[in-house]
Amino acid sequence: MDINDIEHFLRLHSIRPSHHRIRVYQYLVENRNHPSVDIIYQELIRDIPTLSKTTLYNTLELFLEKGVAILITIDENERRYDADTSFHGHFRCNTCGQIFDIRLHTVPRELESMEGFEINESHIYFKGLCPKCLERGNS
Amino acid sequence: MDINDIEHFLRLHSIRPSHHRIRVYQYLVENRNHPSVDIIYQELIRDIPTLSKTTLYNTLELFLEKGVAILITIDENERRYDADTSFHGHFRCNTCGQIFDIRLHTVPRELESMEGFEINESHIYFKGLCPKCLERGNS
DNA sequence: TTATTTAATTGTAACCATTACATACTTGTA
DNA sequence: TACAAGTATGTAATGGTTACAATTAAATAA
Ligand SMILES: [Mn+2]
Ligand SMILES: [Mn+2]
Ligand SMILES: [Zn+2]
Ligand SMILES: [Zn+2]
Repeated sequence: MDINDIEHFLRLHSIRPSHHRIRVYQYLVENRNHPSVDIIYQELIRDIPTLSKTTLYNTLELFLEKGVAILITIDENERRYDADTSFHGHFRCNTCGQIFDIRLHTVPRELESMEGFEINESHIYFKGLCPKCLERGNS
Repeated sequence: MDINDIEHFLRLHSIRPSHHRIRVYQYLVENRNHPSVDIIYQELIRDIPTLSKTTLYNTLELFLEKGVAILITIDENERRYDADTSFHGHFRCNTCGQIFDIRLHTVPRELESMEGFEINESHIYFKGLCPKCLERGNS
């Protein structure tokens, strides 16, 4: 995704495209690894030595509000972010910690027991072992 | 659930039934409100003035290991616990913070895209507004 | 029962992700 | 350029969780 496209995209979602915001969003779209704040920080600080973590928290919170990213709470200890806002599930490997996207074919329509609720977010999380860690464990 | 039943139940899951463990498990089965550590603490401290939070953390961690409770991470800030270990979803109201059980009729079998993964846990979370808060907001 | 061993509990301090806030800097606009 | 509004920064505070050494309780053996 080109810088100008990102700038345009952010403007479309009424986010003023400051340099830092552009870089954070760019990181999120180019790295679909569901990074934590610290991971984003460690990556970006190499290019932007003045970057502050508070800026990251502010920026990511803004992204959530404006709906250009979602928050993933599959990890008990830290928040993770995803620029893919389409409905999909996640799998976390308990050994390597990696988080995988899970394409869901059947959207859960459990509305039978949810009459009267207004649903704004849906999350599906799986936890276990990923293929690589499984293989490594069996050897 | 009777104290003796709880004691027996814990023993069955190779958990030594100390006084505190019994009380914590009893609280979980009698209060299906998915409490945080602090909520359990505030309730139990009234009867057990010497109770320590570290004991709660130790006990709850043990319950998770032994499989008599599950951890719910629907809340970004604190962990919540549930003695109902059967597969079911949860809904959190963004206004009042209450967490509701959602009975799921269709167990997600998304295994098509999950060939080679070993799944140990599945969680389904919804967030939005509960009926009461919706009604209050509309008036 | 008592003595002995083992496990559970406690209190304190440390840890670490997140938040609050005041200051400094940038950007857009006139 | 000057001004106002919006952004970013650094530091300190907050709050849930964890580490750990000391104390107490429970289980077992004598
Ligand atoms: Mn994803
Ligand atoms: Mn539940
Ligand atoms: Zn793995
Ligand atoms: Zn509510």
